Parts: sequence; structure tokens; C-alpha cells
Amino acid sequence: MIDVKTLRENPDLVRASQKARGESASLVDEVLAADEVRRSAIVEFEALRAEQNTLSKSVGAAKGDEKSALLERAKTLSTQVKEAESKKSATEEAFKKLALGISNLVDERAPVGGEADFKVIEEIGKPRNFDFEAKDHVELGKILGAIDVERGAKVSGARFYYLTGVGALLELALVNYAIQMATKAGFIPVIPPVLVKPEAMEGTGFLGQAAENVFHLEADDFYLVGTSEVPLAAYHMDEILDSSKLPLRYSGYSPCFRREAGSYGKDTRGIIRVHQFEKVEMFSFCKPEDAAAEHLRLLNWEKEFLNAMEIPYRVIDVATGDLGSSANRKFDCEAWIPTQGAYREVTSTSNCSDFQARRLNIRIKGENGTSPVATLNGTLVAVPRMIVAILENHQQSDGSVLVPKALQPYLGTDQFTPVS
RNA sequence: GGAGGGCUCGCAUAGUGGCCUAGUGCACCGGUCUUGAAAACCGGCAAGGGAAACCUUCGUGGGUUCAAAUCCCACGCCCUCCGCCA
Repeated sequence: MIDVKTLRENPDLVRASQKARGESASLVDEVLAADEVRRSAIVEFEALRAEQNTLSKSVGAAKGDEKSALLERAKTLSTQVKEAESKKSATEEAFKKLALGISNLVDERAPVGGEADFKVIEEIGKPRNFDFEAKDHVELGKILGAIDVERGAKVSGARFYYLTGVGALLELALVNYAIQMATKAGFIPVIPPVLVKPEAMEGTGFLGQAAENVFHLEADDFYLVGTSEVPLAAYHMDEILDSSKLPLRYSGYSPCFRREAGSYGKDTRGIIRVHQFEKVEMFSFCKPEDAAAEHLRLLNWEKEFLNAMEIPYRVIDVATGDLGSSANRKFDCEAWIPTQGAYREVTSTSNCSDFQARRLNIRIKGENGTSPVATLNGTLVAVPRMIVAILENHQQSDGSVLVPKALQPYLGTDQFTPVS
């Protein structure tokens, strides 16, 4: 949630941010109006309540006629208080509903524009020149006995898959390598719940613009998380953190579930876009003034991982119109996918500043009271897309695939060979 | 799923309708004393809104009442036991 003080004192800043995102700037004025109404309702209620409190006290002390007179007055006051209270909560709710619709203030350094207006920050590694016809990951997966999309579709439908044999082993190797790397860097490994309550989903900002991509279990009112960012962010919900212990870094390993609504026809082949996958996610709680630096650290760990996979990739600064509602800035790492002749997003890191924390009520105790903490997240490895990148980039003409050095200790081999 | 016990400001506890706008102990912070420390003593010490007065919060949500931590109803979570179960 946006800071109400910023909104009141500097509405132009918020309007500009909304505009840069391609979202409603007039919402700012609606929220300000609702805030006025809310504040006057609070003042009215509190005045009546204070009067009731003092009157109530005198009732206890009074006797006889005096008492019945006071009681008379107290009764009418009581109904007034009740009315004022329900008016107050109604206006507060209306305000909150509107205020939640405003996205985080974009970082002024983020490139302004739509999805295509990203800025390339750097390109690392060079796409290989193949002296044979490169096979795509579906074909390689079949040859190696690693990926079975046909049976995935038979059992669960489109966008589901089985990882088998070396495919399954590769997932375990990637996860182990990622967790070990994160642990070395000081992250606390976490295996979180993946069914969460509406508050957790709402607090992390996934029930807004991203709501249609979230699986919901109606019978029990649970949500299936699309990323462990959700349970990791909500881990400290309603808590006050010790600022001397920051940054607090967690690496979550969990399945991720995505409905992929509105992506019909996109990436229908293979395992680039699927409903269920495993991911190791970095999550950091830090002081707001350290957030930008922490963001770069998360990006560096992502780069370190991709470097270890020996995959050519580029880093982009995502444009304002393509940021999630909680993020003020986002960097994507895009791996080169030979058979598509394109860079495709494999990992992504977002700086959510104090936006999520305000919704989730996570604070730091400081000199001048408490204030919201900053939260950041970044992908260390999203398994299927990394498998795609590894298989396609490291394939040989005979369909075998060289295993990156970093993964060899986890797999006990330096290459995957076709199964007969 | 069934039976019982519990949920109060970091922790532990007091509190069965108005001197509870919540007491006490521990922990913590500051001070006095001390060569230094400990002890002792003094003061501070939940959160949110507000310039302040003040208001809100005793698991959550309703209700009764002029007035609710306290009475009633529902729900949540934790603990113990029973049943089922990876």
C-alpha cells in the first residue's frame, strides 16, 4: 500500500507514477477524497466516544434522580456513538479499498514505457554458433528421456509435464546447487507452505492485477501460491523486526502454481510456460534506505547462478508499464534460447520498497517509533526455464547435452546421453 | 471428526460489569552509587491514529449494557486425550 502521507503531501508524484505505469492517475484524487471523508468521520466518532466515556464514569458515581437523568442522556449518546462508529468503519473500508488500488511509486531510474521499452543493461556470454540444426528442448527432452509433455497433457492437461530420468535428476541438482549457493551467501533456507490464506495473498499484492493468474481453492478459501515470495513475505506479517538484524535473507524452495490466464497460444510448446514448477527464490527484508543496494546484490546472485550454468544471457531494466504493482523497479535476466533466436526471461528481481510491508504490517523499530521495512525478491532458479536453457545451449549434434561444471558434482556426470 | 483446557502490552502472570484510560515480576533502556562491575535505589518501557486533548486495541467477529478484559453467541489458533492417516 502507498504511504498515505506521501499521497496527501505529494499527490503529483503519485499521479506521475500511476501515469508512467499506464494506470489511473485520477484514482489518486478518489483516494484523497475518500481520505477526507474518513478523517472527518474519525474525528466525529472520537468526540462522541470521549463524551460517552466521561459520562459513563459519572453514571457509576451518581445516585437517585441525578442518576436516572444521566442515564437518559447516556442512552441517547450511546445510539449516537454506534451510528458514528459504523459510519467511521464504512468510510475506512471505502478508503482502504481505493488506496489498495494504487501501485507502488516507480523508481525514477526505471525506463518509462510499455513492455517493449525495457533497457538492456548488459549482455553476458555469446550465443553459440551451431554447425548443425539445433533441436528444441522438447525434442532433446524426449531423446534424453528427461521431459514427457505428452503424458503430462494426458494426466493433467496442457501446460503440465513429467520430468523423468535425467530431467528429474537435473531439477534436484539445480535446486541443490541454488540452495547451497544461497546458504553460503547467508540466506536462511526455507521450505514454506504453498497454500495460503487470503490475507497473505492480498498483502503481497497478488489479488490485484495478477488475480486472474492465481489458483483458488474455493471450498477452503486457500490460494495456491505462484511463488514462494508470498509465504516468505508473509512470514513476518504483523511483526516488528529488530533493525540490527537486517538484512534478513531467506531462500525459499517451493512449487509454484500459475493459471496462465490470458496467455492462450503463447509458448504452448514445451515447458517454458507451465501451470506448476519448482523455484528457489531469494527474499530479503532490509532498511528502506538500503533497498536499492540490496536489489543490486540480488541481481548479482542471479547473474552468478547463470554464469555457473554457462549460459549466454542479458540483463534488462524492465519498463514502468511492465512492473508488478508492488515493485518500484525490476531487473530481468533473459537467457538465450537458440531455437527461438531470442532472449527469454529466466529470472527476475523486484524492489518492493516498503509497499508490501505496509500491507503486511511488517515494521522496524527505530529512533522515531516504528516504520515499514523494505522487501525485495529475486529468482535464483526457476527450474523448467533453466532446464530449457541448459538443454538447448549445451546440446551436441548427436542429441547429447554437456553438463555445466557447477552441476557435475550433483549429477555425477559431465553429459547426458540419448536413451535408446 | 469427537472430548477437555487455554489465548491479557517481549516473556511470565493478576484481573468475574464502572478507582483497569489494565497491576505485578522478569527482561530491556537511562540515571544515582562504585576505581570498574554486580547489587541496591530512582525513572522509563506495547502498538496505531492525532500538534495536543483524546481515541482505538486484552485471539477475531458479532451481541447484551449508560458502561465489557470481565456476561452471551460464533469462529480462529495453541495444548492434552480419542478416532483416522503420509
